[in-house]
Amino acid sequence: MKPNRLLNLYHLLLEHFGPRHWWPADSSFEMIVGAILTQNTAWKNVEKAIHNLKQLAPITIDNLAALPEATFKEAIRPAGYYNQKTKRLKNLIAILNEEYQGGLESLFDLSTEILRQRLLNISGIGPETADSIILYAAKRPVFVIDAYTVRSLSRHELLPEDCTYDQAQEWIMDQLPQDVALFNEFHALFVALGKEYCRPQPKCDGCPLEHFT
DNA sequence: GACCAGGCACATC
DNA sequence: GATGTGCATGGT
Repeated sequence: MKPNRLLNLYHLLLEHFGPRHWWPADSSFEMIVGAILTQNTAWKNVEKAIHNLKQLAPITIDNLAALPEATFKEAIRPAGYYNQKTKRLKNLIAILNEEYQGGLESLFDLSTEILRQRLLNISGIGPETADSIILYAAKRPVFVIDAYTVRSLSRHELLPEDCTYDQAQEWIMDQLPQDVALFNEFHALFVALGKEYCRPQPKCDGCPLEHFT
């Protein structure tokens, strides 16, 4: 594949869907909360959970830390897996308070590589959540892979269906300029493509990449 | 009623 | 290292 073919695909998607304006959040910390809440969950349900939290108090580390567990669970209930996600968020907040002076500054001061390692070591944060945080909150050029990305690319025979997260990430990042704005928009466009045209069933119908070669 | 959603941890082989 | 399972609500 020529270096610019993937960029062509990007422009095709951008033209079709327009800018996605990701990530929708009022702060870096709110973005991180959303990243954990949206694990294997429709964003629509996450919006309800975020809304519920905002009714209780502005979404800050201190405010969430102060919320009783039962109250917290009830608020994020619409996002599903609420027991697990409560545990994950409370754990993350505890780590920020105990090891990072209760903020994101010292964490985000780390080099991209160290930052990624630290995030992956936190229980409840896997590769996609870690990379989402690095790209959309810390604003470093790391490409976020998700089920839509792999499904879209494999359906167009650009990647094998069973390729791993790291393989897909390396394949994409090797072909693109390491640019935060580009990675931001491109990932969001893959999600838009996947939602509308690349669902498990029925397969591609009217897909904007139908004639992509 | 089945299937899916902007995953991850953990058990078992 | 690969494969399977639990987690849970809400929309189509």
